[in-house]
Amino acid sequence: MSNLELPVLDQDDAAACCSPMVREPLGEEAAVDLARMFKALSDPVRLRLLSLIASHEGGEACVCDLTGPFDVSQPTISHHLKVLREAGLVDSERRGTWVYYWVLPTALARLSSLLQAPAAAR
Amino acid sequence: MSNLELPVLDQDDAAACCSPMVREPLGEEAAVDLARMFKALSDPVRLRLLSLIASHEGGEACVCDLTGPFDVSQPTISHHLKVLREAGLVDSERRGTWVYYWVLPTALARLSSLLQAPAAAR
DNA sequence: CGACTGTATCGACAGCCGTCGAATCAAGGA
DNA sequence: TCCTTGATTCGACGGCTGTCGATACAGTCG
Repeated sequence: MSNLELPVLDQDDAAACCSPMVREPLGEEAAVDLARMFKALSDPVRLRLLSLIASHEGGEACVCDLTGPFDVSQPTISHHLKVLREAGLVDSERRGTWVYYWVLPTALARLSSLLQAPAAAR
Repeated sequence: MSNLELPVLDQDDAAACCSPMVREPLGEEAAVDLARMFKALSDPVRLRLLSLIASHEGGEACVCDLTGPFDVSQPTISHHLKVLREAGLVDSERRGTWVYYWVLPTALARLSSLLQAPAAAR
């Protein structure tokens, strides 16, 4: 079958959390909350950072692995990582000299299920 | 033919278009393009507008249906609709006196599949 | 035509955001 | 202890963004 045994989060579980926004109008506070997360994704550098972290071996990456691929300064990278962390999309931990970042899959799944387009609707 | 060709789209097709960003690092231009769409979603008013349009009966809504639920002025709503349209998330058409907006499901599906998270195995 | 309603554009303004270099903090090694 | 490397914080600056009121445009109806 076409399904790789790659561990992809069960889409139904994710949908159980937040049904697609195309189904019913978003509440006011929910919109504020979600907009905060989308804003964290609204910068090319942050999108690539998130992608780099998630696809890094072990699912986590040291900051030192993240500064290389970009044309911006290291403080700027640090700033973007902070934005992603405060949006609840990643978390980090210091281990000795280095600081490691990893993606919080639940947050991504929440946004993903929210954006699910109307299937064979109506 | 039934011009009511509802853009029904298969979730698998959408996934075939853009594999999750947690699988492999995002390219630079792809990140710029995607960030533009996420930026359009990074405002609470626009999120609610999108949700209102998509969940409206018939899958489309007149601007006159959209100004009521918000505390902002009509020009501001018009501005947000323009942002959504230029991001490729909605399209619009004038019919007589009124202008109707509808969601482009392919765009939402693209973002949704991009954000599909890996299982929270760790 | 002229008045009226619905929608978009314009110009302005305040606040936010991405970026930088400099300074600071944290940990490890001589 | 001092020096070095990794990472964050600070302060500043230019540009972008959300909002408004005023104005302009598009149709419809008398």
